[in-house]
Amino acid sequence: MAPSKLTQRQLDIIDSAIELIADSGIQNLTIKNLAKRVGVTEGALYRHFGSKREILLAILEVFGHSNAEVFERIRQQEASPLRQLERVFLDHFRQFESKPALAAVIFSEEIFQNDSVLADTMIQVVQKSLDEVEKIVEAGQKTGEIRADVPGEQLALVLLGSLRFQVVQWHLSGYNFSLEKAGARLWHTLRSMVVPQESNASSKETELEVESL
Amino acid sequence: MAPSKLTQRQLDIIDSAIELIADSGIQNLTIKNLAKRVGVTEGALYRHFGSKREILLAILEVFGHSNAEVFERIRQQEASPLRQLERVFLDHFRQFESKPALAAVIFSEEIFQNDSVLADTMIQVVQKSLDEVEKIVEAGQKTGEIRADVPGEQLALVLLGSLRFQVVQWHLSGYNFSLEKAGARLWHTLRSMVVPQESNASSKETELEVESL
Amino acid sequence: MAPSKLTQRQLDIIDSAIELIADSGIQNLTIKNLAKRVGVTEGALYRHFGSKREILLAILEVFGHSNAEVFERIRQQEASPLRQLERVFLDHFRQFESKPALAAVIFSEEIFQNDSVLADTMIQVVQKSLDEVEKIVEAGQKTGEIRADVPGEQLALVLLGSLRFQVVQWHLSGYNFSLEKAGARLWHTLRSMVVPQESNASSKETELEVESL
Amino acid sequence: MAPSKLTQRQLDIIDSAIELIADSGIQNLTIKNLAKRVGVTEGALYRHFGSKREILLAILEVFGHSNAEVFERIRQQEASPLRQLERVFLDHFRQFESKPALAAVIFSEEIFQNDSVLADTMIQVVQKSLDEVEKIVEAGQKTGEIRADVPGEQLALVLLGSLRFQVVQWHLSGYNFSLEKAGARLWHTLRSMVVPQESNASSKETELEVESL
DNA sequence: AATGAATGAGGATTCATTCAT
DNA sequence: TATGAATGAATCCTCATTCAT
Repeated sequence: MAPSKLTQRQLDIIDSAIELIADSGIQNLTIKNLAKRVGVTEGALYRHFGSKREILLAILEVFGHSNAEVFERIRQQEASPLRQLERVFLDHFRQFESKPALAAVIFSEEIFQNDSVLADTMIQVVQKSLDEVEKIVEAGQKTGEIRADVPGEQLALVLLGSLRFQVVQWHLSGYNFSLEKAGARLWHTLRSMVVPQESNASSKETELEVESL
Repeated sequence: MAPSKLTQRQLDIIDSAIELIADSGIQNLTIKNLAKRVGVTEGALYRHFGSKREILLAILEVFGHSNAEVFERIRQQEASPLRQLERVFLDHFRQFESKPALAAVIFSEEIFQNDSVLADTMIQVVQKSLDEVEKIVEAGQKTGEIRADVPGEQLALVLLGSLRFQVVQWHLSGYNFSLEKAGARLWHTLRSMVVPQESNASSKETELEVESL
Repeated sequence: MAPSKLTQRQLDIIDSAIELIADSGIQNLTIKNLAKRVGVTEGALYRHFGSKREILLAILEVFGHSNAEVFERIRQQEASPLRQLERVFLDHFRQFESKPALAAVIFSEEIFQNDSVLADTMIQVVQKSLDEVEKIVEAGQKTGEIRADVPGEQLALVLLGSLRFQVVQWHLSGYNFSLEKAGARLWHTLRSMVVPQESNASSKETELEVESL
Repeated sequence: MAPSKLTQRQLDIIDSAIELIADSGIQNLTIKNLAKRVGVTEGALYRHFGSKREILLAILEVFGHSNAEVFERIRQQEASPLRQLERVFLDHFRQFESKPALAAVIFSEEIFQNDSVLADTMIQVVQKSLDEVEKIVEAGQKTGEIRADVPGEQLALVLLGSLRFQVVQWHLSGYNFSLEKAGARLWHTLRSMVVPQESNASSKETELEVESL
């Protein structure tokens, strides 16, 4: 998952690949289709990637990297854990909305099963996100912003699970609603669920505004 | 999704198909592999299903049916909404644990994208579960067992999203932990999140025991 | 080509087979389709015919028989050769129009190539018609009704070739014109071409009426 | 039917395809057989044609083109309509004799039925020839070289019908006689049938010689 | 870097035929 | 007589990959 240096051509190819996945699923990510989309011959792709597997791996890396970026950006803002969590949510949704293709990778988990390296990479990507969320949650639990009666790891699971399911719904619907809006609503719900019980009653002051990009 | 009458042979084939998916993903669900597993020739399968598509459709029906059964069973028990919700969770997990193959279908969502009928069926299956959960949640909100400060539909999303993600984790891990135990823990977490805030403090008396089948 | 005794069931099958050919070409004459049309199982067909080849052979026999009938009927009417020729034409067209399926056999010549027995049978059927026409023509040449400056065998070729081509046209058009009418016109043309030259000028008296059945 | 530009490889493939048809009928024109004959893998063919259908279409185009060429060549020679007609006949026969494979396409009409585009193309090819012959005939009727007591369209039907039937006979016989010779004889017959009646008596001077290539 | 042609394996599906019941 | 299930070979077509140019 180390962001191996990729040439511009390689990035082009991965972009096209992700688009292809978004358009019609990973089943349509064939070398032929990919070459057509990139605008080169099939053989040409093999100048840039040793195999289709490597392309898939690169996609996964891009996906993981893009995920990691969200967390990185947030860590740099000195905000309260709860606000950080909010950002994680809203940024993820914003990112998916602006690049639906990336969301499609979530659906492609299955394809990565066959190959153990791919599978491991996929697991790591998911685990990385879980860990990041868990860290923020636990920080919030320490500050008292987040309920502490439940293990942070569990909260992370609930949060990410909800996020992913919302994205799945959006994808299955054919992108026919605003993911950002739905995401904001979902966060609103989750916020009141992860916050300590007392704080919900008088949450007016801590209410976080949902910004539109 | 109506449980069309299937012959024994058709059931055999679907069972084998689901096993195959569980073993190595839907990508490995080829007619050849399926025939081999069933123990017949490829051509023989076509006496029982008109096409691979029909087999996939049947799998989806079985999956939906199996999901629906969980809800049906629960509706028949006269239990409080919260207890019903618990059962939904635990039964789903138990079902997946006892038949991991079925869990794999969740990962195969992608395959169903290409065909609009399959995609619709898949969406319906998911939506059906969401609706069922939402109904229970709203009943609970009326009785006061479940927090009413959040739309039932949102709670359903969180609940099912968490459930699905847990199953995904289990699957990605290679089934190397007990889904039922993890599911019980997850339910414990979710329970305290969906319950009205006051009731968490003194929840001892309403604590539901997790039964192992 | 001897009209082997066929059971009723065999006749049913052949009828269905010919219909199938008419509907969608001999390529669609598969055992499966045929069985479906007859209303039995595929296996059942093998009670009545040893193989598909035998069915094809029987079709050819029926076709030849039906052709022969036309000639037989005509031979029994004591008419002048020219009138007989006319009857050959009009009866053939009428027969095809009333059973377009039979016409389709002409297009299936190709299928019979692969098998030498089938090919021979086909050749015989065609040759039989040619011979019959030739005989009539030669009779007409003797009586002076038909031009004698051209070998009868050649006239037969021209006559049958025209007939067949007209049927082909009709078939290719999707049967969208009246074969009988077109046939009558064609005969009118051919008549004036095969008649001795002098007789065309004052042909009023020998003009044959085209009867509609 | 426009002579789309074909690569050399495509022409090779079509040639092989036509040969295959000539050898053993269109039923034997399978991708596997074709690939074998061309000397490549089955898959390789798909780099040159998108589908078997396209190959069939190309064959039809070649056939139509080859037919059209005959007429084109003739139109450029400033000859009398009757002579032109003669050339149409003799050239067609010569062409078929020198490339029997092409003649086999006539037998394959049936295969083209299933696909409406193919069927239409086939019809057009046939119609084109009919039209061309008709045009020549009508020109001859104007000059008085050809009998005018019969519609040109009917004469065209008789002429082409005879031609085709002769080719069929030749094909069915296993090419065991000289098509050119038989064709010349047939033309001789047809000539005296399409010529005005008086001119047959003293036709010595207009007698056209049959050239052997 | 890129092309264009090819390969070999495998994809779903259809075929005529067989056979136990 | 007929069924229903099965077979084995063949159908067209697609795949990832290779390689000479």
